[in-house]
Amino acid sequence: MTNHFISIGELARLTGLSTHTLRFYEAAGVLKPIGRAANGHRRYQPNDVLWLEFVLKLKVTGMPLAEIKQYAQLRAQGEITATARMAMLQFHRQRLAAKIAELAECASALDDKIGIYRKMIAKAPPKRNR
Amino acid sequence: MTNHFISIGELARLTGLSTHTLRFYEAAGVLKPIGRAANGHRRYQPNDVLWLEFVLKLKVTGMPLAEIKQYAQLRAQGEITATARMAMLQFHRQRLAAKIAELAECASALDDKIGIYRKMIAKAPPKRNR
DNA sequence: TCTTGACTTAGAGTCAACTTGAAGTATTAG
DNA sequence: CTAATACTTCAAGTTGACTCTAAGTCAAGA
Repeated sequence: MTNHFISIGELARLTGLSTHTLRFYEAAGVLKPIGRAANGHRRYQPNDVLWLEFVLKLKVTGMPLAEIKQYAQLRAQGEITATARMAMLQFHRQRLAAKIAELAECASALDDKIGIYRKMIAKAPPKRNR
Repeated sequence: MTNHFISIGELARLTGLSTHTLRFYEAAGVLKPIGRAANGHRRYQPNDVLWLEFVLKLKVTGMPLAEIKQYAQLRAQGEITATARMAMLQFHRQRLAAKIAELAECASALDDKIGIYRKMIAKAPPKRNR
């Protein structure tokens, strides 16, 4: 029988987060209170893992924890908040699109600069006989 | 005669940075020591402005100040360091490409999620008679 | 029995990159 | 003369997101 519940240590290994951070997220309201085993240890369910993975996606795309927490709270209130949650995601999606566009612009500026260096170095080789 | 030199206040307005930050960058070695007017006030030359603009591009793409400073120091040493500088830019460019790719992946995950909400809301409209 | 992994509360420390404030001086435009 | 703008040094405060330490308890497995 595979167990569908994992410990905090296992989840830490799985996600690369520390157990500290996992408890910190729970205390911060990003993760809802996690179910416990008889001994009081946290038992994360598949659902919790999926949610955390989504949270990490929000994080790497630059959503601040406070906002993630707000989204989490809406989620905890059930389907009624679907519209509000979608609005939050759409807002974030736009912000993200803007950021990606900005990065792409900078990337091409970088490419230009690198091209200039390439030419400069081709003309005046840094180390060569004659 | 248009003046090619601008004051710290003007540059602050131009870039959206504070004068504090501009002096901070200079002290941190990101900007080389800026030329002074007779009264000791900083006079930024067009070149300084261009360099600052490039620095800001490095910044928004996530290069840490310490690394920017290092690049600035190479630059100050002249053409000899062209290869080293190009290497730094190429390294950063790769890092940036990875980041952009990661963001794009997350963006499509977000789109999926938004799509799910859209269907959910279409099925069970949030506010509607009957 | 001892190690491992977990639990709790409470608080301090870290890091980057500013940001603010104080305190005093100097120059220039109106 | 006064207001605006700038200069200096030095130090303390802020923000976000952890990260770590302490101090003590508990329970299951080899």
